[in-house]
Amino acid sequence: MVRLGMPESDYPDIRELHLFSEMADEPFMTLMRGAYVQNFPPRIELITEGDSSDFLHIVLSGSVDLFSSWNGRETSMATAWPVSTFILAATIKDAPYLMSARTLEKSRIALVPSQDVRAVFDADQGFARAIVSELAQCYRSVIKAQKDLKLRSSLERLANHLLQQQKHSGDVNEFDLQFEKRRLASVLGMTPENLSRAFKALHPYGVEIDGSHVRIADLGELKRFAKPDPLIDDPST
Amino acid sequence: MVRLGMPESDYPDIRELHLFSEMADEPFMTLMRGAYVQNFPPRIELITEGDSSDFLHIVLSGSVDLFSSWNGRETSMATAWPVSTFILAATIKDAPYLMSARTLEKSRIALVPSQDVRAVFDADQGFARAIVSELAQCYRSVIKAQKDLKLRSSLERLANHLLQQQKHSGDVNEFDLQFEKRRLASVLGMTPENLSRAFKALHPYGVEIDGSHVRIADLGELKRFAKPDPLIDDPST
DNA sequence: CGCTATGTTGATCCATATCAATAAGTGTGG
DNA sequence: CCACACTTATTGATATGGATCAACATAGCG
Repeated sequence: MVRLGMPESDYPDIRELHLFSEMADEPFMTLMRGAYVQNFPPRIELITEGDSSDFLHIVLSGSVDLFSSWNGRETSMATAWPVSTFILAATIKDAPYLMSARTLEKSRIALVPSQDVRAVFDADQGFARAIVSELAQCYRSVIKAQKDLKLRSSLERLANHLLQQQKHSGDVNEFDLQFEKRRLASVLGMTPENLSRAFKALHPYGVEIDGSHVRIADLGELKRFAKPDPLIDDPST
Repeated sequence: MVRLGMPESDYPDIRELHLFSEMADEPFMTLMRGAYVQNFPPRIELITEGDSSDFLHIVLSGSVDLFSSWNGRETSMATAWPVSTFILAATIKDAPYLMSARTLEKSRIALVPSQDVRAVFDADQGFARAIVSELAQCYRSVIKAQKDLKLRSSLERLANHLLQQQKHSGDVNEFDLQFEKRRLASVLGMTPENLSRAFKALHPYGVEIDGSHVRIADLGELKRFAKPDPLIDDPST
């Protein structure tokens, strides 16, 4: 785990991020000069819920699990992929993290001091607009997740998740799960045992599983069962 | 239901809203001049999920149920009280509403054209900061709700809800439920029947119910069961 | 005052969790 | 490269939280 000021070679990647692409050069450089980049091995806890939010985190490569605990139980809330930020809301409100974060694999993470983010927000209109847009996007994602949880059974959630993955994989009829099944179960709000059975229960709708490989034999049939809804399942809207 | 430009007598109330208190006078007046105020009877559907977001809504009096539907099922997602906004994220992203809204009682609602909100966001830094703060707050609320749903049983959710209400009522040991039980059940993600039984199941922990009146005989005992957590139950953090 | 929606209670069913045993990977050190 | 340990995945048996269905009580409300 190496800690150092951000190498300038990372600037272009970050600059392309929706969050930073519309801002002026000077405030961008202010942010970058205060930032760090770190390389983390898998399964390292980056932040712990309840801690104060000193840095905005940006996933440059790898992936990060956002999870929460209560009373000895734990659940996966979301996954952060490159190139995106996490714990933006805590940074902005200068409030404690509501979720913990751990690397899922070897990951490269940029850390931007929260106070710099707040200061540059006031100084650069393009950045302000991007922050608000990103935050609104995050909000809408959680609302969709909550609808998914409250309105659907676990089998329906799995079916719709598979449809999302299928679309994400370029509308082919075979693809690999991007999560460990154990985590997928947690994300979908069920136990690993129940996930195993849910996969079998989707067999009549043309879903075949081999390890982490998924084949959807009859997309129409699966859709008929899953009843996907853009207001729950579309990542973009 | 009367529709008219906003009477100037409403300006001070709205001006005090966190969202509008830090902005300059001129952009505030721009927003107000384009705004409408309407009085609605109870149980009127104000917006329907999927519709495009033409107005930012502000509850001036009464209360509004935010709910969602899928495949014939329906669930209450949140309640908007005076004085607060709703569907801010949709307004900002210029995206379709993810939730529907209906008045719970006779309510007075201000409607500010979404395009004015977006325009003034760019023009006034105080407003921009307030928007981002409000949005971050909304995001954190949903995250807390999702943790509540995924980490707790319905009985634990009810117990913690009662503790919140008790605190909200000024730390007295008796208070009235602010929701219809039917809605409370939906908010907590359970059926009305199950809620009835859950109240009884909390009796051993010192909870007594008479209609919508709640008495908490032993706060310590209830807390011992509910294990409230500021990162889930504190509305402020 | 009666109609209609809400709330309660009981009986039953079903989805999902839990517990337990086994199998299959996956990574590590000899 | 293999043996071992450890984690993950599967499967079966069982328990339980919560939903559903039905009957009845109750409370608002026109």
